[in-house]
Amino acid sequence: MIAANDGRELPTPSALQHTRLWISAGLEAADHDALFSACDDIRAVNAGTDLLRQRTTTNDLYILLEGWAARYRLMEDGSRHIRALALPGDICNVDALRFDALDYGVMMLTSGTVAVLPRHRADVLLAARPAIGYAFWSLALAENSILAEWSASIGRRSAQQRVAHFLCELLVRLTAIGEADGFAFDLPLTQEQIGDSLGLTGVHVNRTVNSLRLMGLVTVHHRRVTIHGWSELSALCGFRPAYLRLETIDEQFARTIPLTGAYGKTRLERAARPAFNPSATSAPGG
Amino acid sequence: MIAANDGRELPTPSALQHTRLWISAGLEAADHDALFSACDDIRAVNAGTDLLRQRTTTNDLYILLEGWAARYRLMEDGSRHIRALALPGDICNVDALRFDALDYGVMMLTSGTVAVLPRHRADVLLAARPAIGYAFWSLALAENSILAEWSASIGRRSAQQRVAHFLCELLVRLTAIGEADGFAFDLPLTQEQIGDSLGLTGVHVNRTVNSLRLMGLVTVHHRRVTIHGWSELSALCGFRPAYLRLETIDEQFARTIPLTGAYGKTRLERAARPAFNPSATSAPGG
DNA sequence: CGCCAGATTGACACGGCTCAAGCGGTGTGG
DNA sequence: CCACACCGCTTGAGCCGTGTCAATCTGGCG
Repeated sequence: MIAANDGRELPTPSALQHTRLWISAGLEAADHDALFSACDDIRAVNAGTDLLRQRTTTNDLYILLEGWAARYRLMEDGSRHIRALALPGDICNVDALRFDALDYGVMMLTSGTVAVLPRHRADVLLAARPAIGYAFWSLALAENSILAEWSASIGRRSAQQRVAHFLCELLVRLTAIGEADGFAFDLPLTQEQIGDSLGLTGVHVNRTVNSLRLMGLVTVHHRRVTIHGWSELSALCGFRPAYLRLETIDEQFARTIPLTGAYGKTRLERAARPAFNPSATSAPGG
Repeated sequence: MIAANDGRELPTPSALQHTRLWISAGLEAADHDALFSACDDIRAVNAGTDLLRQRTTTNDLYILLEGWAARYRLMEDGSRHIRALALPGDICNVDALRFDALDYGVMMLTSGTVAVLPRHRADVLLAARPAIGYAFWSLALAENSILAEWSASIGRRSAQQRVAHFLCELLVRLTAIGEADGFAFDLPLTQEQIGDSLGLTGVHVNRTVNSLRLMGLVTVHHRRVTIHGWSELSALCGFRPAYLRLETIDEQFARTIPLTGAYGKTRLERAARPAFNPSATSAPGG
């Protein structure tokens, strides 16, 4: 971190250079300075802190620089759903670019650092520096894609597949930002929080992780995950990382994780279930 | 529809003036002309047509002018998940603004009309006409919000609540674009497709709809839904329309649907389950 | 040492799935 | 105008994956 002219600590460009925010748009040092100069505040936050509360309003974007955050929704019956995990370089609430009413909350899962960017300054910034606009909107769309995959996972995969897919996703995302250690990484969520992310109960997450362990695919100890059978694990859940929209940094981890191993392995094509719409194989334009 | 100078049929501004695309940004006639002049094609499509296929690539945005479309994902085991329904004024694949690889497909559920906008022209258009940029990105964020609500619904609500919530959402969205008839609307999905949207099987959707009918809340006949007990139905599933991000056109349907009736009714606050993070009630910054 | 959050395990209940049969409406061809 | 086929809706029986509830265990921390 370096000091801004008003005394605030600014992150160095190198601190973010491996994050999605940076790499997706090829931001330069000038963009970096413009972005963080526009921020109201760059602050350290403790684990457990609520950055934003559901059913409040905000005009600030929270850019996560260090640590993990969860976007969550409290349901009417008191249960909880975690709709997204934010890692360094993600924006906790991109939709603040347009909407101020929050139908979700954001909490820190670990201690970390966030930059707070007021919307009115964000608007100016995105107009003045197209690369930043490009990066922000790319983030929004990538998040959309991840959300959609989670939704499909919850709706159509078994508990075992969901957990496996969750772990595969995190390994790839963490590798992309340089926070994985080979096939191992720290996962700072309780089993109940994992369950809230996957539409399961904490108890069932426990049993499911145990079943993956018995298969020799994964071990978890003290919130540290190690994947022993990457190709089996990714094949088990049909993990295909395209939805993460990390193509721009593919090279960086393609050397580390044999991603291609998961491609094309899992098309089981149940004969009993016909293709989506077999009668409409003609080109659009009917 | 009116004819463009190259003979293509262009939609009249009035045909779209009630859609989200238009109202969210207050587009003007000049924006309208610029948008549709930039389109490669405006074409009629039949029900069942696949506009886009999963695992292909495209550089075109499909703007839905008339009819319903579904964004869907085929899973590895042959099952299907419908991740979003597009109604007139929605964009079938906003993420084509950045990404060309499709991890989903888009199919028409009814016959309709789509405008095809190549990305390179979209880029120019969004830069040249900020109101259109504003509208497109608002659509992307609103879609994100809806997706998140679906995801929470699938993960944390019962089948009955999911179906109820689905019907509530559609009534509000259709009312907003003038396609509902009081508390009745046409729902051009098979029960299996509804199940694919909600993470259920078609068979169970059938039983669930039947249970709502027995409660006197809903009737369905020949793909036409009538909601008889709006306040009970919306309270049953905790429906709160904020996530639809329709605030700019709230007035239009607040007169028709007593939306406020659903607010605050369903906070059951299970005593057995404490608040998300009771220990962290301090303001961010800790 | 005592406390507490989280992980683990067991017993049991139940919601939603599977498989299967029958029904009804609609379109098509004779 | 009828016969037939097809697709989607409806209903039943039985199963199984996941939830619920509760007890116990573990490790970290004051």
